[in-house]
Amino acid sequence: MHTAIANHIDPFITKIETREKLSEAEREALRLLPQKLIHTAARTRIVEEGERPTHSCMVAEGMVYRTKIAESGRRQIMSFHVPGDFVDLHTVLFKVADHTIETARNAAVVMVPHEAVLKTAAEYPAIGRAFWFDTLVDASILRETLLNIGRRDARARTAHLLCEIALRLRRVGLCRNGSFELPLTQTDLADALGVTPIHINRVLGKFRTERLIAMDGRMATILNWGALRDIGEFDPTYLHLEGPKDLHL
Amino acid sequence: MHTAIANHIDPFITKIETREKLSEAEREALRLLPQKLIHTAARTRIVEEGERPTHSCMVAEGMVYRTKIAESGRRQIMSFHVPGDFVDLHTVLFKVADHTIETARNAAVVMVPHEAVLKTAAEYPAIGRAFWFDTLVDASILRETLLNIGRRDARARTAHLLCEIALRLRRVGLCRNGSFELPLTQTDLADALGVTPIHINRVLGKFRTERLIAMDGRMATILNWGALRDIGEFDPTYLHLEGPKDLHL
DNA sequence: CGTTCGCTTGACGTCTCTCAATGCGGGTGG
DNA sequence: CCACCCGCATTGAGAGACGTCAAGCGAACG
Repeated sequence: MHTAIANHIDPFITKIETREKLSEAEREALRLLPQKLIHTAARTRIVEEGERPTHSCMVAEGMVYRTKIAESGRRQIMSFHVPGDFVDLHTVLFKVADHTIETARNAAVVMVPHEAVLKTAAEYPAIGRAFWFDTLVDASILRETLLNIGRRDARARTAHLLCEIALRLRRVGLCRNGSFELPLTQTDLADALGVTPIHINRVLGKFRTERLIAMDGRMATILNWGALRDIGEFDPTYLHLEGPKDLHL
Repeated sequence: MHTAIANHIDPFITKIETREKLSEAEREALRLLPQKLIHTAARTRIVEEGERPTHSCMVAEGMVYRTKIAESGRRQIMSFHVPGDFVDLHTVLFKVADHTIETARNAAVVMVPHEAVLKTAAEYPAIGRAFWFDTLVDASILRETLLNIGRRDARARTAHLLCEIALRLRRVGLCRNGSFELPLTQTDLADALGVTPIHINRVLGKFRTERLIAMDGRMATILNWGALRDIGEFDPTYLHLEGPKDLHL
Protein backbone atom coordinates (compact mmCIF):
# COMPACT_ATOMS: atom_id res chain seq x y z
CA MET A 1 0.00 0.00 0.00
CA HIS A 2 1.20 3.47 -0.78
CA THR A 3 -0.82 5.15 1.91
CA ALA A 4 0.80 4.99 5.28
CA ILE A 5 -2.41 4.74 7.27
CA ALA A 6 -4.66 1.72 6.89
CA ASN A 7 -7.75 2.79 5.02
CA HIS A 8 -11.24 1.64 5.89
CA ILE A 9 -12.14 1.30 2.23
CA ASP A 10 -9.39 -1.25 1.64
CA PRO A 11 -11.59 -4.32 2.23
CA PHE A 12 -13.93 -3.04 -0.47
CA ILE A 13 -11.02 -2.44 -2.85
CA THR A 14 -9.80 -5.98 -2.20
CA LYS A 15 -13.25 -7.32 -2.99
CA ILE A 16 -13.54 -5.25 -6.15
CA GLU A 17 -10.15 -6.35 -7.38
CA THR A 18 -11.02 -10.03 -7.20
CA ARG A 19 -13.23 -9.03 -10.13
CA GLU A 20 -11.60 -6.24 -12.10
CA LYS A 21 -8.11 -4.89 -11.59
CA LEU A 22 -7.95 -1.20 -10.81
CA SER A 23 -5.19 1.22 -11.72
CA GLU A 24 -3.18 2.83 -8.95
CA ALA A 25 -4.97 6.13 -9.63
CA GLU A 26 -8.35 4.44 -9.23
CA ARG A 27 -7.32 2.75 -5.99
CA GLU A 28 -6.05 6.05 -4.70
CA ALA A 29 -9.31 7.78 -5.66
CA LEU A 30 -11.24 5.24 -3.62
CA ARG A 31 -8.91 5.64 -0.67
CA LEU A 32 -9.36 9.40 -0.82
CA LEU A 33 -13.12 9.10 -0.36
CA PRO A 34 -14.07 11.00 2.79
CA GLN A 35 -14.93 8.42 5.39
CA LYS A 36 -15.94 8.15 8.99
CA LEU A 37 -15.81 4.93 10.97
CA ILE A 38 -18.73 4.42 13.31
CA HIS A 39 -19.11 1.78 16.00
CA THR A 40 -22.67 0.80 16.76
CA ALA A 41 -24.52 -1.13 19.41
CA ALA A 42 -26.73 -4.11 18.55
CA ARG A 43 -29.96 -3.29 16.73
CA THR A 44 -28.88 0.11 15.57
CA ARG A 45 -30.66 1.57 12.60
CA ILE A 46 -28.20 3.16 10.24
CA VAL A 47 -30.77 4.20 7.68
CA GLU A 48 -34.49 4.34 8.30
CA GLU A 49 -37.14 3.73 5.65
CA GLY A 50 -38.45 7.08 4.43
CA GLU A 51 -35.34 8.99 5.39
CA ARG A 52 -33.27 11.05 2.97
CA PRO A 53 -29.78 9.84 3.72
CA THR A 54 -26.70 11.77 2.65
CA HIS A 55 -24.15 9.03 3.24
CA SER A 56 -23.63 5.45 2.13
CA CYS A 57 -22.11 2.86 4.38
CA MET A 58 -19.78 -0.08 4.10
CA VAL A 59 -19.57 -2.86 6.66
CA ALA A 60 -16.23 -2.96 8.46
CA GLU A 61 -17.08 -5.37 11.28
CA GLY A 62 -20.07 -7.48 12.28
CA MET A 63 -23.21 -8.09 10.31
CA VAL A 64 -25.75 -5.68 8.87
CA TYR A 65 -29.10 -6.38 7.28
CA ARG A 66 -31.76 -4.62 5.27
CA THR A 67 -35.33 -4.82 6.39
CA LYS A 68 -38.79 -3.68 5.39
CA ILE A 69 -41.92 -3.72 7.47
CA ALA A 70 -45.33 -4.37 5.97
CA GLU A 71 -48.29 -2.29 7.10
CA SER A 72 -49.50 -5.31 9.01
CA GLY A 73 -46.34 -5.02 11.09
CA ARG A 74 -44.62 -8.13 9.77
CA ARG A 75 -40.95 -7.70 9.13
CA GLN A 76 -38.97 -9.07 6.22
CA ILE A 77 -35.19 -9.12 6.14
CA MET A 78 -34.15 -8.72 2.52
CA SER A 79 -30.42 -9.37 2.71
CA PHE A 80 -27.45 -9.76 5.00
CA HIS A 81 -24.15 -7.96 4.65
CA VAL A 82 -20.69 -8.95 5.78
CA PRO A 83 -17.45 -6.97 6.08
CA GLY A 84 -16.37 -5.50 2.74
CA ASP A 85 -19.94 -5.09 1.48
CA PHE A 86 -21.09 -1.64 0.48
CA VAL A 87 -24.58 -1.87 1.94
CA ASP A 88 -26.48 1.04 0.51
CA LEU A 89 -25.11 2.27 -2.73
CA HIS A 90 -28.82 2.58 -3.56
CA THR A 91 -29.35 5.65 -1.51
CA VAL A 92 -26.68 7.38 -3.57
CA LEU A 93 -29.26 7.96 -6.28
CA PHE A 94 -32.57 7.52 -4.45
CA LYS A 95 -34.17 10.51 -2.86
CA VAL A 96 -35.91 8.48 -0.20
CA ALA A 97 -34.62 5.25 1.35
CA ASP A 98 -37.08 2.49 0.54
CA HIS A 99 -35.94 0.25 3.38
CA THR A 100 -34.22 0.22 6.72
CA ILE A 101 -30.61 -0.78 7.37
CA GLU A 102 -29.85 -2.24 10.75
CA THR A 103 -26.93 -3.86 12.55
CA ALA A 104 -27.38 -7.31 14.03
CA ARG A 105 -25.00 -6.91 16.96
CA ASN A 106 -22.15 -4.59 17.73
CA ALA A 107 -20.78 -3.56 14.38
CA ALA A 108 -18.54 -1.01 12.70
CA VAL A 109 -19.51 0.75 9.50
CA VAL A 110 -17.76 3.30 7.32
CA MET A 111 -19.85 6.27 6.22
CA VAL A 112 -19.10 7.93 2.89
CA PRO A 113 -20.92 11.03 1.58
CA HIS A 114 -23.00 10.52 -1.54
CA GLU A 115 -21.54 13.37 -3.58
CA ALA A 116 -18.08 11.91 -3.16
CA VAL A 117 -19.27 8.51 -4.37
CA LEU A 118 -20.95 10.00 -7.44
CA LYS A 119 -18.08 12.30 -8.25
CA THR A 120 -15.56 9.48 -8.11
CA ALA A 121 -17.83 7.25 -10.18
CA ALA A 122 -18.21 9.95 -12.83
CA GLU A 123 -14.48 10.66 -12.90
CA TYR A 124 -13.32 7.06 -13.11
CA PRO A 125 -15.53 4.88 -15.33
CA ALA A 126 -13.97 1.70 -13.92
CA ILE A 127 -15.05 2.74 -10.44
CA GLY A 128 -18.51 3.60 -11.70
CA ARG A 129 -18.68 0.13 -13.17
CA ALA A 130 -17.44 -1.44 -9.96
CA PHE A 131 -20.19 0.26 -7.97
CA TRP A 132 -22.72 -0.75 -10.56
CA PHE A 133 -21.48 -4.33 -10.57
CA ASP A 134 -21.73 -4.47 -6.81
CA THR A 135 -25.38 -3.44 -6.89
CA LEU A 136 -26.02 -5.96 -9.66
CA VAL A 137 -24.62 -8.79 -7.57
CA ASP A 138 -26.82 -7.55 -4.81
CA ALA A 139 -29.84 -7.82 -7.06
CA SER A 140 -28.78 -11.30 -8.13
CA ILE A 141 -28.67 -12.43 -4.52
CA LEU A 142 -32.08 -10.89 -4.06
CA ARG A 143 -33.46 -12.92 -6.96
CA GLU A 144 -32.09 -16.14 -5.53
CA THR A 145 -33.63 -15.23 -2.17
CA LEU A 146 -36.93 -14.69 -3.91
CA LEU A 147 -36.71 -18.14 -5.48
CA ASN A 148 -35.78 -19.54 -2.10
CA ILE A 149 -38.75 -18.06 -0.30
CA GLY A 150 -41.23 -18.39 -3.12
CA ARG A 151 -40.51 -21.94 -4.14
CA ARG A 152 -38.85 -23.88 -1.35
CA ASP A 153 -40.18 -25.14 1.98
CA ALA A 154 -38.86 -23.96 5.32
CA ARG A 155 -36.29 -26.75 5.60
CA ALA A 156 -34.74 -26.01 2.21
CA ARG A 157 -34.88 -22.25 2.76
CA THR A 158 -32.99 -22.53 6.02
CA ALA A 159 -30.34 -24.81 4.56
CA HIS A 160 -29.88 -22.47 1.63
CA LEU A 161 -29.42 -19.42 3.80
CA LEU A 162 -26.89 -21.17 6.03
CA CYS A 163 -24.88 -22.21 2.98
CA GLU A 164 -24.91 -18.69 1.58
CA ILE A 165 -23.82 -17.03 4.79
CA ALA A 166 -21.04 -19.54 5.33
CA LEU A 167 -19.71 -19.02 1.82
CA ARG A 168 -19.84 -15.24 1.95
CA LEU A 169 -18.12 -15.20 5.32
CA ARG A 170 -15.47 -17.60 4.11
CA ARG A 171 -14.67 -15.23 1.28
CA VAL A 172 -13.63 -12.59 3.78
CA GLY A 173 -11.86 -15.05 6.06
CA LEU A 174 -14.56 -15.23 8.72
CA CYS A 175 -15.48 -18.89 8.29
CA ARG A 176 -12.99 -21.65 8.99
CA ASN A 177 -13.73 -25.36 8.81
CA GLY A 178 -17.38 -24.56 8.45
CA SER A 179 -17.45 -22.56 11.69
CA PHE A 180 -18.57 -18.98 11.80
CA GLU A 181 -20.14 -16.48 14.14
CA LEU A 182 -23.83 -16.08 13.45
CA PRO A 183 -24.97 -12.89 15.18
CA LEU A 184 -28.64 -13.52 14.43
CA THR A 185 -31.53 -14.56 16.62
CA GLN A 186 -33.97 -17.21 15.47
CA THR A 187 -36.44 -14.37 15.02
CA ASP A 188 -34.02 -12.70 12.59
CA LEU A 189 -33.68 -15.92 10.63
CA ALA A 190 -37.45 -16.32 10.60
CA ASP A 191 -37.93 -12.80 9.28
CA ALA A 192 -35.36 -13.46 6.58
CA LEU A 193 -36.98 -16.72 5.54
CA GLY A 194 -40.62 -15.76 5.66
CA VAL A 195 -41.63 -18.13 8.45
CA THR A 196 -42.24 -17.91 12.19
CA PRO A 197 -39.44 -18.17 14.75
CA ILE A 198 -41.15 -21.20 16.21
CA HIS A 199 -40.94 -23.02 12.95
CA ILE A 200 -37.31 -22.04 12.39
CA ASN A 201 -36.59 -23.38 15.83
CA ARG A 202 -37.95 -26.77 14.88
CA VAL A 203 -36.09 -26.81 11.58
CA LEU A 204 -32.80 -25.95 13.27
CA GLY A 205 -33.50 -28.51 15.97
CA LYS A 206 -33.94 -31.18 13.33
CA PHE A 207 -30.73 -30.11 11.57
CA ARG A 208 -28.92 -30.52 14.86
CA THR A 209 -30.28 -33.97 15.64
CA GLU A 210 -29.41 -34.97 12.09
CA ARG A 211 -25.84 -33.79 12.71
CA LEU A 212 -25.97 -31.38 9.79
CA ILE A 213 -25.08 -28.37 11.88
CA ALA A 214 -23.98 -27.56 15.41
CA MET A 215 -24.68 -24.39 17.29
CA ASP A 216 -22.88 -23.25 20.38
CA GLY A 217 -23.90 -19.83 21.53
CA ARG A 218 -23.22 -17.49 18.63
CA MET A 219 -20.97 -19.92 16.83
CA ALA A 220 -22.51 -22.03 14.11
CA THR A 221 -20.78 -24.94 12.40
CA ILE A 222 -21.78 -26.75 9.27
CA LEU A 223 -20.97 -30.40 9.94
CA ASN A 224 -22.22 -31.86 6.67
CA TRP A 225 -21.84 -29.38 3.85
CA GLY A 226 -22.86 -31.81 1.11
CA ALA A 227 -26.12 -32.73 2.76
CA LEU A 228 -27.01 -29.14 3.60
CA ARG A 229 -26.21 -28.00 0.08
CA ASP A 230 -28.48 -30.71 -1.35
CA ILE A 231 -31.34 -29.93 1.00
CA GLY A 232 -31.10 -26.24 0.15
CA GLU A 233 -30.46 -26.84 -3.57
CA PHE A 234 -27.55 -24.48 -3.09
CA ASP A 235 -25.60 -23.48 -6.19
CA PRO A 236 -23.36 -20.42 -5.68
CA THR A 237 -23.44 -19.23 -9.28
CA TYR A 238 -25.74 -16.38 -8.31
CA LEU A 239 -23.08 -14.90 -6.03
CA HIS A 240 -21.02 -14.04 -9.12
CA LEU A 241 -17.76 -14.64 -7.30
CA GLU A 242 -16.04 -14.82 -10.66
CA GLY A 243 -16.42 -11.14 -11.33
CA PRO A 244 -17.50 -9.35 -14.48
CA LYS A 245 -16.71 -10.43 -17.97
CA ASP A 246 -13.48 -9.28 -19.56
CA LEU A 247 -13.94 -5.76 -20.76
CA HIS A 248 -12.71 -4.42 -24.07
CA LEU A 249 -13.34 -0.74 -24.01
CA MET B 1 -36.99 15.01 -32.15
CA HIS B 2 -33.95 15.82 -34.23
CA THR B 3 -33.63 12.41 -35.80
CA ALA B 4 -35.95 11.91 -38.71
CA ILE B 5 -36.54 8.22 -38.12
CA ALA B 6 -38.34 7.05 -35.00
CA ASN B 7 -35.82 5.37 -32.75
CA HIS B 8 -36.55 2.24 -30.74
CA ILE B 9 -34.65 3.59 -27.77
CA ASP B 10 -36.93 6.61 -27.50
CA PRO B 11 -39.33 5.07 -24.96
CA PHE B 12 -36.35 4.42 -22.70
CA ILE B 13 -35.14 7.99 -23.13
CA THR B 14 -38.59 9.26 -22.26
CA LYS B 15 -38.61 7.14 -19.13
CA ILE B 16 -35.13 8.28 -18.13
CA GLU B 17 -36.01 11.92 -18.61
CA THR B 18 -38.93 11.79 -16.23
CA ARG B 19 -36.11 11.42 -13.72
CA GLU B 20 -33.05 13.32 -14.89
CA LYS B 21 -32.89 15.63 -17.89
CA LEU B 22 -30.32 14.66 -20.48
CA SER B 23 -28.37 16.95 -22.76
CA GLU B 24 -28.93 16.78 -26.51
CA ALA B 25 -25.54 15.07 -26.90
CA GLU B 26 -26.53 12.42 -24.38
CA ARG B 27 -29.87 11.79 -26.03
CA GLU B 28 -28.12 11.50 -29.37
CA ALA B 29 -25.58 9.05 -27.94
CA LEU B 30 -28.41 6.83 -26.76
CA ARG B 31 -30.14 7.01 -30.12
CA LEU B 32 -26.90 6.04 -31.84
CA LEU B 33 -26.69 2.78 -29.90
CA PRO B 34 -26.68 -0.09 -32.40
CA GLN B 35 -30.05 -1.74 -32.11
CA LYS B 36 -32.06 -4.49 -33.68
CA LEU B 37 -35.80 -4.86 -33.24
CA ILE B 38 -36.97 -8.44 -32.82
CA HIS B 39 -40.52 -9.72 -32.83
CA THR B 40 -41.06 -12.86 -30.81
CA ALA B 41 -43.76 -15.47 -30.40
CA ALA B 42 -45.30 -16.24 -27.01
CA ARG B 43 -43.04 -18.02 -24.54
CA THR B 44 -39.83 -17.15 -26.28
CA ARG B 45 -36.69 -17.26 -24.22
CA ILE B 46 -34.54 -14.25 -24.97
CA VAL B 47 -31.81 -15.13 -22.52
CA GLU B 48 -31.36 -18.54 -20.94
CA GLU B 49 -29.90 -19.13 -17.48
CA GLY B 50 -26.26 -20.15 -17.84
CA GLU B 51 -25.81 -18.50 -21.22
CA ARG B 52 -23.18 -15.85 -21.98
CA PRO B 53 -25.23 -13.18 -23.69
CA THR B 54 -23.62 -10.44 -25.78
CA HIS B 55 -26.65 -8.18 -26.06
CA SER B 56 -29.05 -6.50 -23.68
CA CYS B 57 -32.68 -6.02 -24.49
CA MET B 58 -35.34 -3.41 -23.96
CA VAL B 59 -39.06 -4.12 -24.17
CA ALA B 60 -40.77 -2.37 -27.07
CA GLU B 61 -44.12 -4.15 -27.03
CA GLY B 62 -45.82 -6.75 -24.87
CA MET B 63 -44.64 -8.12 -21.56
CA VAL B 64 -41.43 -9.85 -20.59
CA TYR B 65 -40.51 -11.59 -17.35
CA ARG B 66 -37.49 -12.99 -15.61
CA THR B 67 -37.62 -16.47 -14.22
CA LYS B 68 -35.52 -18.97 -12.30
CA ILE B 69 -36.13 -22.65 -11.87
CA ALA B 70 -35.21 -24.49 -8.68
CA GLU B 71 -33.61 -27.91 -8.89
CA SER B 72 -36.89 -29.36 -7.76
CA GLY B 73 -38.38 -28.00 -10.97
CA ARG B 74 -40.49 -25.28 -9.41
CA ARG B 75 -40.46 -22.02 -11.28
CA GLN B 76 -40.31 -18.55 -9.77
CA ILE B 77 -41.02 -15.41 -11.79
CA MET B 78 -38.87 -12.66 -10.31
CA SER B 79 -40.18 -9.61 -12.12
CA PHE B 80 -42.29 -8.35 -14.99
CA HIS B 81 -41.26 -5.80 -17.57
CA VAL B 82 -43.33 -3.42 -19.63
CA PRO B 83 -42.48 -1.31 -22.70
CA GLY B 84 -39.64 1.12 -22.01
CA ASP B 85 -37.96 -1.18 -19.48
CA PHE B 86 -34.38 -2.21 -20.09
CA VAL B 87 -34.71 -5.81 -18.99
CA ASP B 88 -31.23 -7.14 -18.65
CA LEU B 89 -28.71 -4.46 -18.05
CA HIS B 90 -27.31 -7.08 -15.65
CA THR B 91 -25.83 -9.19 -18.36
CA VAL B 92 -23.78 -6.20 -19.45
CA LEU B 93 -21.37 -6.93 -16.64
CA PHE B 94 -22.11 -10.55 -15.74
CA LYS B 95 -20.26 -13.27 -17.53
CA VAL B 96 -23.04 -15.78 -17.11
CA ALA B 97 -26.76 -15.00 -17.00
CA ASP B 98 -28.10 -16.06 -13.63
CA HIS B 99 -31.69 -16.29 -14.80
CA THR B 100 -33.90 -16.70 -17.83
CA ILE B 101 -35.72 -13.90 -19.66
CA GLU B 102 -38.92 -14.86 -21.41
CA THR B 103 -41.75 -13.16 -23.26
CA ALA B 104 -45.30 -13.70 -22.04
CA ARG B 105 -47.01 -13.44 -25.42
CA ASN B 106 -46.09 -11.97 -28.75
CA ALA B 107 -43.66 -9.21 -27.97
CA ALA B 108 -41.08 -6.95 -29.53
CA VAL B 109 -37.70 -6.30 -27.97
CA VAL B 110 -34.75 -4.15 -28.96
CA MET B 111 -31.34 -5.81 -28.77
CA VAL B 112 -28.28 -3.66 -27.99
CA PRO B 113 -24.71 -4.99 -27.87
CA HIS B 114 -23.03 -4.89 -24.49
CA GLU B 115 -19.85 -3.10 -25.58
CA ALA B 116 -21.92 -0.25 -26.94
CA VAL B 117 -23.80 0.07 -23.65
CA LEU B 118 -20.60 0.11 -21.62
CA LYS B 119 -18.82 2.48 -23.96
CA THR B 120 -21.66 4.97 -23.87
CA ALA B 121 -21.92 4.67 -20.09
CA ALA B 122 -18.20 5.34 -19.72
CA GLU B 123 -18.28 8.27 -22.10
CA TYR B 124 -21.34 10.00 -20.62
CA PRO B 125 -21.48 9.83 -16.80
CA ALA B 126 -25.13 10.90 -16.82
CA ILE B 127 -25.99 7.90 -18.99
CA GLY B 128 -23.96 5.61 -16.78
CA ARG B 129 -25.93 6.96 -13.84
CA ALA B 130 -29.20 6.46 -15.68
CA PHE B 131 -28.38 2.81 -16.35
CA TRP B 132 -27.32 2.37 -12.77
CA PHE B 133 -30.44 4.05 -11.49
CA ASP B 134 -32.59 1.78 -13.62
CA THR B 135 -31.02 -1.34 -12.13
CA LEU B 136 -31.41 0.16 -8.66
CA VAL B 137 -35.13 0.66 -9.17
CA ASP B 138 -35.25 -2.88 -10.40
CA ALA B 139 -33.66 -4.05 -7.17
CA SER B 140 -36.08 -1.94 -5.17
CA ILE B 141 -39.02 -3.63 -6.87
CA LEU B 142 -37.40 -6.94 -6.13
CA ARG B 143 -37.22 -6.09 -2.45
CA GLU B 144 -40.86 -5.15 -2.32
CA THR B 145 -41.68 -8.42 -4.09
CA LEU B 146 -39.69 -10.24 -1.47
CA LEU B 147 -41.67 -8.56 1.29
CA ASN B 148 -44.84 -9.38 -0.58
CA ILE B 149 -44.10 -13.07 -0.87
CA GLY B 150 -42.35 -13.49 2.45
CA ARG B 151 -44.80 -11.65 4.64
CA ARG B 152 -48.23 -11.44 3.05
CA ASP B 153 -50.85 -14.09 2.41
CA ALA B 154 -51.99 -15.10 -1.06
CA ARG B 155 -54.86 -12.63 -1.14
CA ALA B 156 -52.67 -9.66 -0.28
CA ARG B 157 -49.90 -10.78 -2.62
CA THR B 158 -52.26 -10.98 -5.54
CA ALA B 159 -53.79 -7.59 -4.84
CA HIS B 160 -50.35 -6.06 -4.54
CA LEU B 161 -49.15 -7.45 -7.84
CA LEU B 162 -52.26 -6.28 -9.67
CA CYS B 163 -51.80 -2.77 -8.30
CA GLU B 164 -48.15 -2.70 -9.32
CA ILE B 165 -48.77 -3.89 -12.86
CA ALA B 166 -51.62 -1.44 -13.35
CA LEU B 167 -49.50 1.46 -12.16
CA ARG B 168 -46.49 0.58 -14.26
CA LEU B 169 -48.63 0.13 -17.35
CA ARG B 170 -50.41 3.40 -16.72
CA ARG B 171 -47.08 5.17 -16.69
CA VAL B 172 -46.48 4.14 -20.29
CA GLY B 173 -50.07 4.77 -21.34
CA LEU B 174 -51.18 1.17 -21.41
CA CYS B 175 -53.75 1.35 -18.63
CA ARG B 176 -56.83 3.53 -18.91
CA ASN B 177 -59.61 3.74 -16.37
CA GLY B 178 -58.09 0.80 -14.56
CA SER B 179 -58.25 -1.41 -17.65
CA PHE B 180 -55.18 -3.07 -19.09
CA GLU B 181 -54.16 -6.10 -21.05
CA LEU B 182 -52.77 -8.81 -18.80
CA PRO B 183 -50.93 -11.30 -21.02
CA LEU B 184 -50.34 -13.73 -18.16
CA THR B 185 -51.89 -17.10 -17.37
CA GLN B 186 -52.95 -17.95 -13.85
CA THR B 187 -49.96 -20.28 -13.77
CA ASP B 188 -47.71 -17.31 -14.50
CA LEU B 189 -49.30 -15.34 -11.68
CA ALA B 190 -48.92 -18.32 -9.37
CA ASP B 191 -45.24 -18.66 -10.23
CA ALA B 192 -44.76 -14.96 -9.59
CA LEU B 193 -46.55 -15.08 -6.25
CA GLY B 194 -45.16 -18.30 -4.85
CA VAL B 195 -48.44 -20.20 -4.71
CA THR B 196 -50.23 -22.79 -6.84
CA PRO B 197 -52.36 -21.86 -9.85
CA ILE B 198 -55.34 -23.47 -8.17
CA HIS B 199 -55.02 -21.18 -5.22
CA ILE B 200 -54.59 -18.09 -7.42
CA ASN B 201 -57.72 -19.11 -9.23
CA ARG B 202 -59.71 -19.07 -6.02
CA VAL B 203 -58.26 -15.74 -4.95
CA LEU B 204 -59.07 -14.14 -8.29
CA GLY B 205 -62.53 -15.69 -8.20
CA LYS B 206 -63.15 -14.10 -4.83
CA PHE B 207 -61.91 -10.72 -6.08
CA ARG B 208 -64.39 -10.97 -8.91
CA THR B 209 -67.38 -11.86 -6.75
CA GLU B 210 -66.37 -9.01 -4.46
CA ARG B 211 -66.42 -6.68 -7.47
CA LEU B 212 -62.83 -5.65 -6.90
CA ILE B 213 -61.69 -6.64 -10.35
CA ALA B 214 -63.18 -7.82 -13.62
CA MET B 215 -61.52 -10.02 -16.17
CA ASP B 216 -62.64 -10.47 -19.73
CA GLY B 217 -60.29 -12.55 -21.78
CA ARG B 218 -56.91 -10.87 -21.62
CA MET B 219 -58.29 -7.59 -20.40
CA ALA B 220 -58.23 -6.95 -16.68
CA THR B 221 -59.98 -4.07 -14.96
CA ILE B 222 -59.53 -2.82 -11.46
CA LEU B 223 -63.01 -1.84 -10.29
CA ASN B 224 -62.15 -0.78 -6.77
CA TRP B 225 -58.66 0.60 -6.56
CA GLY B 226 -58.93 1.72 -2.95
CA ALA B 227 -59.99 -1.65 -1.68
CA LEU B 228 -57.39 -3.52 -3.69
CA ARG B 229 -54.67 -1.15 -2.55
CA ASP B 230 -55.66 -1.69 1.08
CA ILE B 231 -55.81 -5.46 0.76
CA GLY B 232 -52.38 -5.51 -0.88
CA GLU B 233 -50.91 -2.86 1.43
CA PHE B 234 -49.79 -1.19 -1.77
CA ASP B 235 -47.62 1.91 -1.45
CA PRO B 236 -45.82 2.87 -4.68
CA THR B 237 -42.85 4.54 -3.01
CA TYR B 238 -40.66 1.58 -3.92
CA LEU B 239 -41.20 2.24 -7.65
CA HIS B 240 -39.19 5.46 -7.31
CA LEU B 241 -41.29 7.21 -9.90
CA GLU B 242 -39.94 10.49 -8.61
CA GLY B 243 -36.53 9.82 -10.03
CA PRO B 244 -33.13 10.34 -8.44
CA LYS B 245 -32.25 13.09 -6.06
CA ASP B 246 -31.08 16.40 -7.39
CA LEU B 247 -27.48 16.12 -8.26
CA HIS B 248 -24.84 18.74 -7.56
CA LEU B 249 -21.75 17.55 -9.30
C1' DC C 1 -62.68 -32.51 -35.29
C1' DG C 2 -59.44 -34.22 -32.07
C1' DT C 3 -56.00 -32.31 -28.99
C1' DT C 4 -53.98 -29.21 -26.03
C1' DC C 5 -53.98 -25.49 -22.87
C1' DG C 6 -55.98 -22.86 -19.48
C1' DC C 7 -59.79 -22.07 -16.19
C1' DT C 8 -62.78 -23.90 -12.67
C1' DT C 9 -64.38 -26.63 -8.76
C1' DG C 10 -64.37 -30.37 -5.00
C1' DA C 11 -62.28 -33.26 -1.41
C1' DC C 12 -58.63 -34.14 1.43
C1' DG C 13 -53.92 -33.84 3.35
C1' DT C 14 -50.15 -31.18 5.48
C1' DC C 15 -47.01 -27.61 6.23
C1' DT C 16 -46.86 -23.80 8.84
C1' DC C 17 -49.18 -20.58 12.07
C1' DT C 18 -51.21 -19.30 16.46
C1' DC C 19 -51.69 -19.69 21.22
C1' DA C 20 -49.59 -21.00 25.38
C1' DA C 21 -46.29 -22.38 28.79
C1' DT C 22 -41.54 -23.42 30.44
C1' DG C 23 -36.75 -22.68 31.08
C1' DC C 24 -32.39 -20.51 30.59
C1' DG C 25 -28.84 -16.93 30.57
C1' DG C 26 -27.44 -12.30 30.80
C1' DG C 27 -28.06 -7.75 32.32
C1' DT C 28 -29.63 -4.58 36.10
C1' DG C 29 -30.55 -2.68 40.37
C1' DG C 30 -30.88 -2.96 45.22
C1' DC D 1 -23.92 -10.81 45.72
C1' DC D 2 -28.39 -12.02 44.92
C1' DA D 3 -33.10 -11.14 43.27
C1' DC D 4 -35.43 -9.79 39.47
C1' DC D 5 -36.51 -9.25 34.74
C1' DC D 6 -36.31 -9.48 29.93
C1' DG D 7 -35.06 -11.51 25.65
C1' DC D 8 -34.43 -15.73 23.49
C1' DA D 9 -34.78 -20.73 22.82
C1' DT D 10 -37.76 -24.64 23.31
C1' DT D 11 -41.83 -27.63 23.24
C1' DG D 12 -46.89 -29.01 22.88
C1' DA D 13 -51.57 -28.83 21.01
C1' DG D 14 -54.93 -27.24 17.93
C1' DA D 15 -56.28 -24.37 13.82
C1' DG D 16 -55.99 -22.63 9.26
C1' DA D 17 -54.02 -21.48 4.86
C1' DC D 18 -52.46 -23.57 1.07
C1' DG D 19 -51.01 -27.76 -1.60
C1' DT D 20 -52.09 -32.10 -3.90
C1' DC D 21 -54.98 -35.07 -6.46
C1' DA D 22 -58.70 -35.43 -9.56
C1' DA D 23 -62.20 -34.34 -12.82
C1' DG D 24 -64.98 -31.46 -16.07
C1' DC D 25 -65.26 -27.81 -19.50
C1' DG D 26 -64.62 -24.28 -22.99
C1' DA D 27 -61.65 -22.01 -26.37
C1' DA D 28 -57.83 -22.00 -29.41
C1' DC D 29 -55.33 -24.46 -32.74
C1' DG D 30 -53.41 -27.71 -35.96
